[in-house]
Amino acid sequence: MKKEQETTKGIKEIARLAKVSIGTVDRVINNRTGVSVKTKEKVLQIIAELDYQPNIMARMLASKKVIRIAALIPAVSNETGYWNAPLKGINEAASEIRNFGVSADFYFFDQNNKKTFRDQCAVILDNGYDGILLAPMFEEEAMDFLDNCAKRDLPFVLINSDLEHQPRVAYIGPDLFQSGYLAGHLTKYLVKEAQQVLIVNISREITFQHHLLKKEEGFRACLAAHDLSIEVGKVDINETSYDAVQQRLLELFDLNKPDLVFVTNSRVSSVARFLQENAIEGVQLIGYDFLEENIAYLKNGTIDFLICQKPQEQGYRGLMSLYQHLISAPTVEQLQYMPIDIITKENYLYYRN
Amino acid sequence: MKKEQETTKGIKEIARLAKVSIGTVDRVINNRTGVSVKTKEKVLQIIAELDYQPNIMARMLASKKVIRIAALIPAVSNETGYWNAPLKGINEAASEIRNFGVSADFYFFDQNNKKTFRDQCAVILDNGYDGILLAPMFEEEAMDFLDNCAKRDLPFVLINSDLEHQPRVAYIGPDLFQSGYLAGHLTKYLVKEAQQVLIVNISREITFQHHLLKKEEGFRACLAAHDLSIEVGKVDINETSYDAVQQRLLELFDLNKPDLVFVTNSRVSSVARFLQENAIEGVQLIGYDFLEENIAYLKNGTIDFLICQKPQEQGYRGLMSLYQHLISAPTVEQLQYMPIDIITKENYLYYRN
DNA sequence: AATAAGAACGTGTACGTTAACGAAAATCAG
DNA sequence: CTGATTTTCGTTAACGTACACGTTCTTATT
Repeated sequence: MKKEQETTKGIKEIARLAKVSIGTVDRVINNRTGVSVKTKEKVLQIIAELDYQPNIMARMLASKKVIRIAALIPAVSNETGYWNAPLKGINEAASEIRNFGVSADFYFFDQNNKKTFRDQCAVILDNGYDGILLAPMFEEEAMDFLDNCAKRDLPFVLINSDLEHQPRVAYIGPDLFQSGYLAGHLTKYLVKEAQQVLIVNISREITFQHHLLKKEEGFRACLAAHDLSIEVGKVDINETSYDAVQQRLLELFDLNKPDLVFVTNSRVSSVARFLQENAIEGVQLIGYDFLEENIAYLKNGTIDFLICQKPQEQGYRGLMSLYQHLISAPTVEQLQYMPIDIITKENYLYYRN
Repeated sequence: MKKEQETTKGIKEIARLAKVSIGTVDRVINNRTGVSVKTKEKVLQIIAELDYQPNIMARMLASKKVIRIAALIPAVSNETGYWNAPLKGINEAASEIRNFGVSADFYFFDQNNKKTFRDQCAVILDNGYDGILLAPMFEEEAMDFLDNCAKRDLPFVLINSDLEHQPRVAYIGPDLFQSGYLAGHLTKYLVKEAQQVLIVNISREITFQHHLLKKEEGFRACLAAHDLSIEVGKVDINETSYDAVQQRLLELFDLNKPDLVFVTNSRVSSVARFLQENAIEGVQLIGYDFLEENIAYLKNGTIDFLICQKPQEQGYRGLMSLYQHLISAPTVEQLQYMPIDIITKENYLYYRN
């Protein structure tokens, strides 16, 4: 439609109009020192008038430095393969933008060991990155780290779980409350009135509770909102080994067998194994994440529903958002909630993380 | 890990090693004329040895020409808003790569009018684009068009439905057979033995049959594979207006009321309306696409399942794949099947196209 | 053998930006 | 008011590639 700007707008066009040199224009654009307030204002005005957008390609070419991004996520443990998916997503994004002067380094920490997290944080801060992609599993430690980042003007993107009051560039991941709410929704679908429901949190570090609690909240909120007379119990299991889970559940089930169990994370396979090995029937099971071990139980009917939130896409979008921000693209959506997918026996074959 | 190549590999490093000028290297890289076989081979060898990757940013900068892409998709009609989603996806991708010297123009055709399709094709061919993004709804016409593209070395990407024997850069969209197969899967879940199932194809142009038939095939294949004694009927409705649909269905239902209806495209809302207005109960309904009109019926229980395949992502990835190809990025996945999502009353709130 | 024609190759400038280097102007100390 | 700083600004060489133009070299024609 429009045919204006034949005079190839750019830094030198700005210079011409402002009657200064391109050097000066460059200084105000990258707000470096050494330009008087008066001329700075003048240049800024011209820039605004022209709606000037810097040519990113020329920029990358000239400043031969590459953008360095550090990704800090949990290591793929033998306990759960969950983090394979985000890892893959980040890698995919990284290879797509490698040509554009971006390099991404991975740092892994042990989900059961805060110290590894802290150590990696220190290393990252020492290594002079331009941006951070982070899964803030340990809330307190993450806050510390992010404070440090903020002090150094280091932009960061959060994935998988959010820290709402941090000045993050973006959060990409589940809306935990809604996710639990949906589980509640499904529960209403599966249980009748006056039946019993058990919420199970399995996690070593109490800090996880932040993550799990939000889901629990949503779950309870949904059930409460429709005031069915459903009894809701709850158990926290601080040991992730199967034996520990089994023992704890045996005690509980002896006292009182629930009609439905809601496991607030991907450890649902432990509960499934428990149900299967002890030949407990008539207990419905809802849990999280598209993992091999979970799918097996979904297939044989022990698990009824898995809730999944595109872990791979979280990684992909996480890195991409950070990149977009770093090249000062106009805007990055600050809150990118992933869809809440329901996986069942019927459609798991067609799901893609 | 590696610390080699401090000598900034690039066109001039190649020139140095091959003892020629950068001009010559440039000629062989862009295989222009004017270089002897002997030196060409020598240069190519050096290029291979260095594993030289051209600097895309420098390339775009130097050749100030922008990559021009034409997208040809159906217009958003008042009959169905489906194509809003791919359109949005394409736009999203376009704005992400606008900074990198890419411009995308849209061309729309009327789904009920082959001529509009042909006309737009002609216009596109005349306008000298560098790549085409196409929804090949009209099989025959699309083939013609794509033959012409191939003749001009115009790369193209197909979305939404595939033409398998065309030399497309990529296809991004549903695996239609699998999609129908899943519908069959769900059907088995919903109907009992000896019940009746009706397949409904609603579409004006017979050429669509290509698209719809594949789904039907998959559907039948699934039912056949598990030899339940389910009776499968079928009806083709060539008129998309509600009145036409109603009339045809009335006739059919008078003779024989099916227990489940499978509509092979997004027109499922017409059938839902029919069922509702005529107060027909006990008929399950499966159809396609996350559209407002469909969701309404999903919500009130008239439609049981909607199958959806990320139309927006199809657009996004379609444009991105084409772009990646045009800047001669290493590889583009040639077949990108979208996941087959199942939307129900329980999770539609959380679905994202 | 002289010349034209064309193939093969080199040179130089441009793309829009960054950043280092100085020159000019303004400010300050005495 | 002079000299020394400091602030402000202009100039210029890159970055890696594309492309127009010029030059040299080869071959064919007369």
